[in-house]
Amino acid sequence: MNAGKPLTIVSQNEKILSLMQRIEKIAPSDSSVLLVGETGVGKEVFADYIHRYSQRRDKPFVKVGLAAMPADLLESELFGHEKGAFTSAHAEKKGLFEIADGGSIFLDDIDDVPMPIQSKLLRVLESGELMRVGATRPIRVDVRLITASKIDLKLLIERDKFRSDLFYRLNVVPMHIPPLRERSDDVPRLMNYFLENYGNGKPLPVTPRAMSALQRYSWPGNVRELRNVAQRLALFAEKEIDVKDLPAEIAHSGGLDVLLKKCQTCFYEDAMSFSQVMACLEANLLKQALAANQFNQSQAARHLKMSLSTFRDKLKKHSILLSDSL
Amino acid sequence: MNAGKPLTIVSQNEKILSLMQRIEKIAPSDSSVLLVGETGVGKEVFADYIHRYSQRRDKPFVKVGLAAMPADLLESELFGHEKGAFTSAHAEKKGLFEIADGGSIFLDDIDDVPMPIQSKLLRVLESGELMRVGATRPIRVDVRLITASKIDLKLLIERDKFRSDLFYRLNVVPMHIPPLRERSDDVPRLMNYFLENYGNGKPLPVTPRAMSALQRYSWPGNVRELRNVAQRLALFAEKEIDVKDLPAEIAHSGGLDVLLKKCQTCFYEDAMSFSQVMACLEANLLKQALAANQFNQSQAARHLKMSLSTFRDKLKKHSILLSDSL
DNA sequence: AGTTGGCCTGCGGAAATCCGCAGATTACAG
DNA sequence: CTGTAATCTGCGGATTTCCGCAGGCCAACT
Repeated sequence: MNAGKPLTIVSQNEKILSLMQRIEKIAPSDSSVLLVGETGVGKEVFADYIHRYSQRRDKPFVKVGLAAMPADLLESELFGHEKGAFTSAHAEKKGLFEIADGGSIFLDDIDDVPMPIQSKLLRVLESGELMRVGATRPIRVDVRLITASKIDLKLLIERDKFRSDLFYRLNVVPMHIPPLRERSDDVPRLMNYFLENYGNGKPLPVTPRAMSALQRYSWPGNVRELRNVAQRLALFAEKEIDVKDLPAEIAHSGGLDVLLKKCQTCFYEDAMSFSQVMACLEANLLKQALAANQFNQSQAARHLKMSLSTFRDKLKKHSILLSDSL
Repeated sequence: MNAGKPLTIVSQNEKILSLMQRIEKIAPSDSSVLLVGETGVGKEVFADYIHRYSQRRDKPFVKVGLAAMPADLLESELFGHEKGAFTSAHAEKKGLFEIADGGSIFLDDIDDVPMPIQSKLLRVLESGELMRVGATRPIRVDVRLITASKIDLKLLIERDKFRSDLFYRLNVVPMHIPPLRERSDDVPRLMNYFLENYGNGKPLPVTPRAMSALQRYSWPGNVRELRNVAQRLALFAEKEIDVKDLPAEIAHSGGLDVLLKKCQTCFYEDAMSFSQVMACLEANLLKQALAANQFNQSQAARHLKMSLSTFRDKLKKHSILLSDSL
C-alpha cells in the first residue's frame, strides 16, 4: 500500500500486483478497457482505479449496470431521448453518455447488452457521437469507455450474440481479474483490512484456526462476499474472531462439506451403491482424522470417539496407508 | 406482467407483488426510500422501478455503489471539489449529487458509509444543499434519494456506526426485498424469463426434474446468481435443459448436499462420534430412498443397490417407520 | 539404568450386519 | 373372479465389525 495514494485494492498477490502495474501504465492513455472476471471480484473497484489514474480523474465517472434492463429503457438511459420520442417521453432527457462527457463511463455486465444497444455503442466508439432516441441530429461526446464482463465475450461472438467489431473496440486493453479462490494468499490481508475498516480503525484479531478456515473456503461470492462476512464479524464478534464466530459454510469448510463434495462423484456421476458411498465417506473421514492428528492413530481414534482397534480395522478394510503423502 | 409497461420485475409471489403495489403508490411522492435485502436480490432493479414511476423519470438517475471506497474519495465523488482543494484536485469537479440535480440518486450499500460522509448526506437531506470539498459557498440540489442496505441499519445504530437522525430521513419508506429462497415459487418463471431473454426470444424448455432441482436450490446469490446460471444455460444447452446441464451444486441440491447439511449439526455442533455421524447419514439416506420410491421397500433397496433384507434390517436398526408422514 | 506413559500391533470373542429363502399379502391385468 | 407378478415379512446362517487385551517398542523423565 503506497502512502499518500488513495488505494482500495488490497493485495500482495502477484497476479493482482501485475494488473495494477498494467493499469498504472495504460490509465493515462484513454484506451477502452475490458475487465473480465466473476461476480464479486471487484471489477468496479478496478474501474475506479483506472479512472483515478487517468487524465479524466476530475471529470465525471458514471457507472451503469447493464443487466436486467430491457433494451428500450437501456437505450433511453444511455443515450437520452427527445421530448415526444415516445408516449412517456414528456421532456428531453440527457443520457448517461452526455452526463459523462469529458469523463469516463463504466458499463458493467456488457455481456448482457441487447444487439440494438451494441449497435449504438459501436457508433459512439467509431464516430464519437450519439443520437438520442427520436433525435435527428447527432451529439458529440468525449467519453472514455471501461466495460466489464463476467464471461469471455468470445463465447457470445461465436453464438452471434455479441458483435465482434464492437468487441475489438472495447477490448483494446483486456484485463482478467482472477477469482478470490485463485489468490487465497490475499484472504488474510483482505479480511484484516476490512475488519479494521469496519472496526473504526481498531484491528480485531483472528485466531489462526479461524484464518485457516477463511483461507480454505472457496468464496463463490469473491471479495464482495468476504467484505460482507467481515462487516458482520466486526459487528458481532467480541474480543477476537474464532471458528465459532464464522458462518457455518466457512467454519465447516474443512469438514464434511469437503467430504461430501468428494462423494458426490461416487453417488451421482458414477452411480455407486449405498455401501460404496458409505465406504467412500468413511474412508475420507478416516484420512482426514489421520491428517488432522499428525498420523497418530491413537489420537485420531479418540478424535472419532472410537476404539483404536476399530480404527485400525477400518484402515485395513479401506487399504489406507499410513503416510502423509496421500 | 403488464402489457405496454417496461417491467423488469418478474414475479407472481405475493410478497413481491405487494412491494410493487406499494412502490407504484409511493413513487410519485418524492419520499426517500430505503431498500433492504441481501446481495443479489435486485435492489437496483427496484430502485429503477421507483425512479420509472416517479415524476423525475425524465431526469438523471445516478447510481453509486458506496462500498469499497475510502471516505475522502467517496466525498469527492458524491459532493465534488474545488480546484486546489487538495494536491491532486487540478480542476473543480461536480459531484454526483450535482449531476443528478432534478433527478434521483441511488446509493447502494449505505451500510458501508463512513461517518463523515453520513454527516454530509444528512446536511443534503435537511437543507437541500451541499458543500463541495474546499468550497466556501453551498450549492443547492434537488435530488430524490433512494438507498439500499444489505443489513438492518438498526444494528449499526446500536453500535454507533450509523447516525439515527440520518436513518430516519432515509427510512421514510422502508422496503424489505425477500431473498429468492423465500419465494421459490418465482424460480420457474424467473428462469424461463431469463432463458427466453438470453435465447433471443426463443424459449428453451426445462424438464420438470431440472426445474425441481432449480427450485430446491437455496440461491445464496439470489436473482443475480439465477440470471448468471440462465445465461450460461442459454449458451451451452442444446434442445432442452435437463439436470445434467445444471451446475453441480444445483443438480445435487436434492441429494447428498441436503444430507450433509443435516449431519453437520451431528458432527460439529453436537460433537457426535464417528458411528453416530455415519448412523445419521445412513438413516437419512434410507429415508430419502423411501420417499423417492413412494415407500416401496423393494424399489428403494434396488435404488440403493442393496438386498431387500439388508434394507429392512437397517430400517429396523434405525427405527424408521414406514409412513409418508415422516 | 530404570521407570513411566503413550503408541502400535496382532488376536480372539461377542455382537452386528448381510442376504437368501420360503411363505403370506397385495396390486393389477384379463 | 382368477392368475400372475411384485412386495412384504420373519428367520437363520455366514460374514463382517467392534473392541478389549496382552505384549513390544519408543521417548521422556528421574
